[in-house]
Amino acid sequence: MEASSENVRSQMRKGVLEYCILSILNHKEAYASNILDELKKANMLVVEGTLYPLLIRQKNQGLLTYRWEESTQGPPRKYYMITDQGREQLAEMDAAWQELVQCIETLRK
Amino acid sequence: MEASSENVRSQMRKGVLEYCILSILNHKEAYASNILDELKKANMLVVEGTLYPLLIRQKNQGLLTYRWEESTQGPPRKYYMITDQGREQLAEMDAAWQELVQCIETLRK
DNA sequence: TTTTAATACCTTGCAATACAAAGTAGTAAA
DNA sequence: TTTACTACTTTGTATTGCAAGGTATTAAAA
Repeated sequence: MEASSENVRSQMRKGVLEYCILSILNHKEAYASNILDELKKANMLVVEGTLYPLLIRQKNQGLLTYRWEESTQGPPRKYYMITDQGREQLAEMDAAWQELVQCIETLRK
Repeated sequence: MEASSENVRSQMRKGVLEYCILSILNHKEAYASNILDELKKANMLVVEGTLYPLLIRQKNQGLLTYRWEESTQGPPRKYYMITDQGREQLAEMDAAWQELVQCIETLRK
């Protein structure tokens, strides 16, 4: 894929990544690699340097919590879980997303 | 609407505004106020300070051109038109948007 | 004539975001 | 003890959206 096309996609991702993270963690707790895998499966490519600060931001906002868990494969992992406040935010984002989809549909008529 | 909710929407708008502008100008040429009206009709609130730099950026990228036109109602207006390159970009953005919608659908299953 | 209002375009400074790149650290195998 | 793998973190940069304020033209009101 050419560079400009990737840039278009990167710009469009802005603002929906937080929505994606909350969506994923709404199903089950996960650590960073799990989340990256889920995003990859959904065809949403994200890199570590984007994800980690985002998880920390959402944790600081009270949308997520985490617990450490030992791993037999390497260093301990930070498993993130969504909070009640995170679920409220997710509902808010569902509404915002639906509105945005509607906006674009109107403009693309 | 509460502040946090507006912030969610503002963040999601990032990256799709350029798409909206090209969509609007794909139908007919327009000057800034026309475009703001169209966006408002589609429930996408944008302010002048956002729109003007964006139009200039897209013009500099070769996606738009403009011509001046006298007005009986005040100062002359800059009417923007989409270029062939702009239409190519619009097609690219259509694809990117459809992919993004599909991504979110997958994650929100 | 001068002032005011309306319209239109533009700029500046700030905050938030995504990303590339590099860094830190634990575990296990060579 | 060195290397490879995994995992988490930080730094610097570019882009974007927005609030706020500024410039300029025209026409109507004082």
